Amino acid sequence: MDDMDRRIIGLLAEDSRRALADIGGLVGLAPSSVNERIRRMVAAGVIRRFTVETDPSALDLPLLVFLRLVLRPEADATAFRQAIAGHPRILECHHVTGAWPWLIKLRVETVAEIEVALDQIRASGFLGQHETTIALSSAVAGVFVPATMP
Amino acid sequence: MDDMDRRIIGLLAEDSRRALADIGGLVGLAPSSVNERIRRMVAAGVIRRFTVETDPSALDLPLLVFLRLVLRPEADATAFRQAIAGHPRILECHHVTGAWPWLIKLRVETVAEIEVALDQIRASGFLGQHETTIALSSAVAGVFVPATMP
DNA sequence: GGTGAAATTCAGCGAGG
DNA sequence: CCTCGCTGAATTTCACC
Repeated sequence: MDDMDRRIIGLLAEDSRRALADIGGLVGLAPSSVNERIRRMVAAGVIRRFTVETDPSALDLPLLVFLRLVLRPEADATAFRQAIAGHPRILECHHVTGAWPWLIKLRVETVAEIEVALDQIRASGFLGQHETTIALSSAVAGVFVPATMP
Repeated sequence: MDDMDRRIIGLLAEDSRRALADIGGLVGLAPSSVNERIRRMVAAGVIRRFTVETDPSALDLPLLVFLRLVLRPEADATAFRQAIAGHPRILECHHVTGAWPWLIKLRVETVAEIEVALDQIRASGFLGQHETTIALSSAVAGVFVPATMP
């Protein structure tokens, strides 16, 4: 991971379909060297996958929602993690500092779906107090990659 | 945007370097038809870009931080949006419902950098009360795409 | 919209410097 | 790490359905 690798990653982040010769021309390397660096970064796990950024609204997920919640005292955090893993609407779920130990980021189509998601989380039996926040607009929107179907 | 488009996007999200012939074989279309659909989705803005998901720790950004803040009463929200747009560490910034109208997601290398980012936001003159939350671990990590250099 | 075939471009590989 | 050549495979375009 030297500076050359970082420049290559920056270019791939902009457009991962760019030809190796183009990238090489921009960073000052031969195409084969660029290819080898990319291959190494994929093997090392620095690059996890080549993917697409999409418009969430075009995929019928216009609503961005954050849930902050506490688990019930008897809940097992490991079981909770497994219960929410793979949920198609949950983009992120972090264990965080502060009074609300869990922060979940969702994308849904309608407000009704927020309640559906909450009920699904509740169904795991771990849900304690919770708080729902809806994004009105985004100054920096973040990258949306659609969920991969199972 | 029919169901065929959605399947193609799902496959591209998994691996955007997959050959058109592979995708066509999985969804039941000729490679040229898949190519045409992708071209249309890019033109329509459904697909924003082809990119790479990376390991944030490998890029020296192991710390995930959320800031919740209120602007000073006299602050101009539009100016605030511009002030934080393009900040290399700010992954997301949303105007949200609730007592803390702004939610910012950051990735940084060290805790010291959290303070640096806060000072930079404060420098815009809009910062009122704020609250910092640090992610301890992630049950669903979310997709990290490195910032594109200007 | 979709197809199949042609034309072009690209990735992938090995040898040599 | 670069160049060169090569080969197979992929993208891209086009006329046609």
